[in-house]
Amino acid sequence: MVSRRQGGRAGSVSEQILDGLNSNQRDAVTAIDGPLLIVAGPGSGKTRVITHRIAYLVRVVGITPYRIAAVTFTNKAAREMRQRLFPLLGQAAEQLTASTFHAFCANVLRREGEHIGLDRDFVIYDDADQMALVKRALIELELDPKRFPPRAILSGISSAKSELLGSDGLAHRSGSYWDEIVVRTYERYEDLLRQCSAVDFDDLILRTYQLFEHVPDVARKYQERYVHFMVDEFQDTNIAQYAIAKQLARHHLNICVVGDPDQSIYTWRNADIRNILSFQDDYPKAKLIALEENYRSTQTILDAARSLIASNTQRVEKDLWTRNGEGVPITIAEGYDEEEEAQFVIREIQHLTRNSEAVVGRKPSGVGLGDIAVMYRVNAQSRALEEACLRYGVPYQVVGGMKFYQRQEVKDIIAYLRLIANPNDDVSLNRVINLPTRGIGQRTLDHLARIARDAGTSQFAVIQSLSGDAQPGQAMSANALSGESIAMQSPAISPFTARAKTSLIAFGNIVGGIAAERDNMDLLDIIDAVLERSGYQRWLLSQERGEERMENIQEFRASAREFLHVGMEEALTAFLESVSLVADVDSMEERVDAITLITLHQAKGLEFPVVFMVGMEEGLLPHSRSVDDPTQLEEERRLCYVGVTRAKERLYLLRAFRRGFRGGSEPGMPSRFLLDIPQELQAAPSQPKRPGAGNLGSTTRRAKTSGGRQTSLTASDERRRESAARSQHITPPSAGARQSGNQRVSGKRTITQRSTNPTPTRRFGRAPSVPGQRPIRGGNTAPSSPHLTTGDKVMHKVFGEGIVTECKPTGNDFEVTVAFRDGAGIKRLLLGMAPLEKLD
DNA sequence: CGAGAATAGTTTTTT
DNA sequence: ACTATTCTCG
Repeated sequence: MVSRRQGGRAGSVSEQILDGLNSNQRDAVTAIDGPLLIVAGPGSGKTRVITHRIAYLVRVVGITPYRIAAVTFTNKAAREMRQRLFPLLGQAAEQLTASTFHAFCANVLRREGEHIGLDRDFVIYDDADQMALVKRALIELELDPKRFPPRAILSGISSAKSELLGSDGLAHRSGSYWDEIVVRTYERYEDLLRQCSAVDFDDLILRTYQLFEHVPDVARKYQERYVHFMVDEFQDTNIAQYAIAKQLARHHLNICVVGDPDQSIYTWRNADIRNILSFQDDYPKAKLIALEENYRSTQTILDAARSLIASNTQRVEKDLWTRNGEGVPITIAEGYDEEEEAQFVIREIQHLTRNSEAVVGRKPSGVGLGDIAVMYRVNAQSRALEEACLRYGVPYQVVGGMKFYQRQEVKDIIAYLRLIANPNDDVSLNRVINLPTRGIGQRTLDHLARIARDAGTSQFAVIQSLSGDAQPGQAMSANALSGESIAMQSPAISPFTARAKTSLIAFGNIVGGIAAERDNMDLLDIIDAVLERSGYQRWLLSQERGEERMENIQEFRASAREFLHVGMEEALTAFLESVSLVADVDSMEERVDAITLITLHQAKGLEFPVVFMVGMEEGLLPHSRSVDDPTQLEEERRLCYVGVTRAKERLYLLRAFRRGFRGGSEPGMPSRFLLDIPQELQAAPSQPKRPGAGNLGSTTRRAKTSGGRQTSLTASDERRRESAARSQHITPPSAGARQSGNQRVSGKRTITQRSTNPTPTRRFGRAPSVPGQRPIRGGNTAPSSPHLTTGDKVMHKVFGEGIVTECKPTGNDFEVTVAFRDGAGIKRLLLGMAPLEKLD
């Protein structure tokens, strides 16, 4: 499009900002007055629109970035937004409020929380801390945690909070016995939180809402400040978050929300798609703009995505299209098990990156490792992939998984730090009070808890009071103890044994001592003092893999450096807060030299030229916990849709015939979602006649042609056996790189190594002399089954005569490997299902 | 009280 | 398989 000068400086700036945007995108950028709802399909340039919109507001409309807030769902998105604004706004971009809802609220509460009785030094409790508190609440209420699983109670509390319901609110709304229990626990849980000067994740939102509601002056301050308020990933907001957005937009009414209902994958975390509908009710004059042109994917991928999502009934119609070319077909394949599935991935990657023809591709690809992602439903699936990567020398990075800050040793140190910052934090206290062991056992702890509860103080305050003379406050920050109640309780404190008492006092002195000197120490000093004086370091080093775990702590310590420039007063608090609010995905680096292993959830918002989706099986995707509920099933489908739409050029949908599960291994059926991928978009099996081809999309294909989708879902055992048999011939990749370049690409603390000991796979270790060769599965002689054993001659209804070469128990069945005569080849069969007869 | 063994429950996704 | 809690013994 030829740009036409409108004359004047503003015009040219405006043109510059609007340049290269399509007409809907332009509308979205320039519709700056009043509420606006942007429905943005995947790859529709959403982020571009948001950043350009902000640039437009600043440079054309003349609004200072200080008066604009953009709330996102992840820290990464926030950072990215700011980064992309730099070229457009320069240094001014820093004035912009761009953060997650949680970080934004934490900020507000840190500043204004005292208006609603929040302690200045409040800590933010994560999931594990919350659980600890719920458990304690249950104990105090004498409720059986077996009958009332803390997890379930907590989720009840959490969902109440995300709908702005306090315990009283919840009490009004519900009636069942279960609800009654939740309400009672909720009440006690809140007491405990208050006692600990802590807030949980949901509180960040809820209490900010309450603050704005109850303290109009504060609300007004923010309402007036933010002339424009934008919410990204609107489909992921919960009721409470949306309520805050509304509060903040009350004055200027310039609220712009961007989302895609089809990518709503967080309803389990109380995200509520109804917000999108409510928006139009709440702001009847809201403009609606849909971004439907996709700039990311090939036509083929987009067609697949569209067919997939079309099966959902609960959706807002939206039609994606692209000018991109047709591209290459989608590959659907099956491996025998997750190991083979992973091998398939590796082999394909080797083909692609070798810049030669891919198995199904037509043109040289020029794909780099950084262009490739393997996506899965659950983190556990990464293991097989990691092992394959290690074995065949493919560098990889795992996003998420066991998070750095969740590692035990790191959490321990964090707990010490928290306790120093906030002595009311009973949860942290309980975590470290006997770590390393100081002779403080369960009895003592019970006692301590009881006394603290009766006295209405923190446990730390009780400990402090034990050393009679070292009493009020000089050691601790002011809120540590409310002196009198302890004084009154003093007589009752005695039942501690002399030994326990000594230990408690010793512990109190360690923590109290550091807290007292806090002002003279920087963050690193504090951490060192903890490691040293608590004896933690010495203890850890004496433990199993202590060195390694100590390294994690050193890494954690190093991450504290960022906060050294902050004043000593706030450094600790600021550091702890960032630890609570920053997730690992946020700092995922884009690497060009490694493939990315990532869950489907975490992949939202990303894109890769090549995407492998593994585990396309019933029970995994859709997940078994979702199959009974149509609503949840639709969410699973959206999750699948998110995965598919991450791919720019190549998409692989893989599954395994059987998959390891909690030790055992079970056969699975192809995901129903595969049936939604039209056949004409799929790659034809490359060499249909020979079994080595490795493309097993044929199972579904055949299923599809031979009858309706339901029939194919219940694909007969026969068919599954066939495909299993065929897939075993997937030729293993050559272990090209082998050892070299085979390191985990951890580097950053945030890129998680799954297991703390990066031992190579067992198989690899056992046969180091032939690293390239994959040892034959179960080479040892298997135990004999009820009626078949190695060497037996058998007859199969379809495959004919053969000889049993292996027979091993799997779960409650036996897996028999049979070498058939007459070209049927070697097949693995399940004894219980296969029509096998023993001959002779 | 503490350490190791036995046992139960668990994991879908995470700001 | 893996962890977290409970049990048992020294």
